[in-house]
Amino acid sequence: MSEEKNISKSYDPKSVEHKWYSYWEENKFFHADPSAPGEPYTIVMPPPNVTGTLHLGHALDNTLQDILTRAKRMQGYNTLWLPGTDHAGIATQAKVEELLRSEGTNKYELGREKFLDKAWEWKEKYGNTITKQLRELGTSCDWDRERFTMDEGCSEAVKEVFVGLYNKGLIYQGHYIINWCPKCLTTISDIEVEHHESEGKFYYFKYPIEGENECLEIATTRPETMLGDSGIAVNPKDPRYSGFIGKNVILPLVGRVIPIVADDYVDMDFGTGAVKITPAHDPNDFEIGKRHGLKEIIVMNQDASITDEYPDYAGMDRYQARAKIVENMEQQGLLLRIEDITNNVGHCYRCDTSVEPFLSKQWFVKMQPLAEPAIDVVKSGELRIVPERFTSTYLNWMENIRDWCISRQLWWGHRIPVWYCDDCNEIICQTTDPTSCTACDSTNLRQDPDVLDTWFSSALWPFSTLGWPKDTEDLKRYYPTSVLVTGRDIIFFWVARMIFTSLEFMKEIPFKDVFIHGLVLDPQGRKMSKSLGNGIDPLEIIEKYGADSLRFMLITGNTPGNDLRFQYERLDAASNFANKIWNASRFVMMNLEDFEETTATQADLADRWIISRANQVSIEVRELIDKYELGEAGRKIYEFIWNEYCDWYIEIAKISLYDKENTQKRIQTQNVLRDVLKTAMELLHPIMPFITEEIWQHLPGTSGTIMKAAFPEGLAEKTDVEAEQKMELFMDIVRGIRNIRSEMNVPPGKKATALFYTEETNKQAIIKETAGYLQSLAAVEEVVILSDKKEVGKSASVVIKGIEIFLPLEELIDLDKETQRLEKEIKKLESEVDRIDKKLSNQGFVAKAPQEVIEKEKEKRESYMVDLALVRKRVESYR
RNA sequence: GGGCGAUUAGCUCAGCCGGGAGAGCGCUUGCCUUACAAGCAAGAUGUCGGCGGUUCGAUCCCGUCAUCGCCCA
Repeated sequence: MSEEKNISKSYDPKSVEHKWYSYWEENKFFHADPSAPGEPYTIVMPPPNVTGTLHLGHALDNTLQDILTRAKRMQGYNTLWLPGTDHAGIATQAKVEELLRSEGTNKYELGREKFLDKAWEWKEKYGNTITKQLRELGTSCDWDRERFTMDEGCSEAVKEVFVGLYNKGLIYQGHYIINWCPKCLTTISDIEVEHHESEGKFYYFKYPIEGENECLEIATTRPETMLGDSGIAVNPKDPRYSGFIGKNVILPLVGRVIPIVADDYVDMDFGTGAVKITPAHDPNDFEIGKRHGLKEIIVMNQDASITDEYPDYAGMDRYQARAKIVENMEQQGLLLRIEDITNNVGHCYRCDTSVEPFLSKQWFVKMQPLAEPAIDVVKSGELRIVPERFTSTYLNWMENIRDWCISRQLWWGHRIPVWYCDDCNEIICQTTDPTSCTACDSTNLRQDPDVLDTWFSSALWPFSTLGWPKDTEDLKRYYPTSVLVTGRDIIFFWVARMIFTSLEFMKEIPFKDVFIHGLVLDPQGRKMSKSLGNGIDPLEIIEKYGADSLRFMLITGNTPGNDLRFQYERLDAASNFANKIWNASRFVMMNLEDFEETTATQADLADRWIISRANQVSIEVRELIDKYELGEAGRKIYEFIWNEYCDWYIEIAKISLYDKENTQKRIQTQNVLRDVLKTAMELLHPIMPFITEEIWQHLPGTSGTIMKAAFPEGLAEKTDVEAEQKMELFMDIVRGIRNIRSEMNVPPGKKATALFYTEETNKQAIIKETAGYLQSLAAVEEVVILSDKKEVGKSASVVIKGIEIFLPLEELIDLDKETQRLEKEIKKLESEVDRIDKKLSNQGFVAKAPQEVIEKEKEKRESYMVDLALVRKRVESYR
């Protein structure tokens, strides 16, 4: 920048961002060294799906992590941000299957081995898309430590954990109703089911009672499951049915004889009060069936078509079968009526197909014993969730947790480390592949065909990525991690599971804080989704606006934990900010050509003020970052740079910069300009890493990278109260004069003499001290401090904190207009005084409010009264 | 049915310990002032969702209702 005379007047992010990222990465500035000093600060990145592409949710999540990481690194912590990707079982397998389809084949033709080869090929080819995209965002993670949930180390960890839990009896295999996705052809866990309301029908059927001429009325939303009915349940307290309990009904269409049982679960007020029970296709029915020993009859295949057991419906899918069954019931006169109903139907979170409850043998994790410690660490505050309100979400879920179904009927994933002996039926669970049966030495062993839920491996992420089960340097140095940053949508999926697995295997919490953020919504406030087609591609945004602007927009747009509406206006604001910084820096650089380092203490009022402000802002930014109030930190820095450094300090600096006579003062100003800009860039660097590096590199007296510069300290004792107070008064005066000029339509080119009258000598001194600034910033020709007000001729006036200011602009003054203006001011002051008078005359206020509040009000009143009297006198003089 | 969040300027949102309501964009007026017109300066704009309560004092704390959104059952 300094070497070029004609630097672009506007900031072009494209020309700087790539350059600096390569520089950082090639120089290993992101790399963490466990042997280096410094208190550790660790973040493990929530691993994005290896098959995915970057979306705005990732952009937000990783921006937040990068801000924390960069800030802590600059603060001297031994900082590790560990990146990686997730193998995303269902999603990846679906993509590979799609590829096979396009090649005219399928996984069954290929076989398991070859399919997996293909999947790995796919992973190698597309798996780094998202990590490349993350680099565009500026993420300072340690790429040398990048991990993958299915790499060797993570796979070791998975086996170790599975076997560990199995041996402790915390993993078991059982026949239960699970959620089956007929499209993905696998089970999914309870939380992978999304419920949405949909329009459905309530069908009322008659089921004939065996040996009698009577029928029971049954209502159901799913007629197709009646093929698997093995009982009817009524509430024991229901008088309508008390006589039927113990009798049987003959299941229509099937002819099966099934019992009528009594069960408290049945809601008497819902439907007819008599419920058909299909234990193999409904979780509640399953429980009732167990209690009454009812048969579990599976009527559907894996793709949710009807099995061959029912020839009239065999091969039909669920919905065809439903229609046909209703039709047949109607033909037999057994359909009573159909009602419209809205019900909650579970859908697969991956493919949105309605989930089919299915009776199946699966692997489960017993949650109760694992949940307890995970509840305790959060309740005790050892592990903190930010914002706090998510604590109750977490606890509520943990306290009502159900066992976790972890087996998946997929090929892509961690194979369950369990073998069955075909000869003696022994079950072998171990971390290494057995060659023979541990019980009978047979070699007829079959490994369980299923793989584990992807989240099972994600649950180990904070320690598996650091080397566990090996006792590595990294694990010792960087575990437990400092904070986990993630979206509120995966608290259950991921956060909760990491907590209990870490407590079980590491005997320690995985992270001290969990920092939860909201979702990024589209400009209309809707969730972005593929089906709506309202997604916004962060890469396009970066291309157009730069990563810095995107980052700034993402973090200043909201408050922690709340959703963020994506808005182009805010993006424009962010990129205007970048441009503002660019131009301020351009100005500074243009005036630092003859820069000389100095520590000479000739700081004048403006110098002292801006240094004090920079110091104060540094204190606040540090505190805000520690409280995870990153947006507030961003806004603070924005205001400081724009409204203080640019609007006031640079404008004042011009006076001494352009005064070639006073070299000492010029050098002093140059030093402050440089120092404060440097501080501002350092404060802003975690949020906007690229532009700050670009500018910082060009400032005289810097070397290396801003990434490793010390984060501005900020010391309370460096606050210069006097300078800040004086500058406040000066700025008020300038605003007052500018206001008069604007309202009187004084042409900008026309300078005026400003006459000041006050009896307070300290204020006179401030006016004298700031006279030079006033001339420049308020377009004042000459500053005159009056000893006697009589000298004032026809002029416009304003009163600022007891100081009367006159602008004798004879030819421009319209007395009527001036009177009006002053009367408006009088009204304003009167209403302020009134408000305070009301307060002060309130006995309760005077008796109970803190003394300092009362004092403050009194002082304010005093000040307003002085101004009011002066303005009034002024108006009178016109009459 | 239970829980959480939101409701503040025309729009999108801030407002940390209860003590005179803010920003960005938009709007009005004047300026191409040698860093920036993506800018500068000056301005206008609010029943802080409704109703109660606590308090000397409530946008802020409590209760309640309404609307919208999310999560869980």
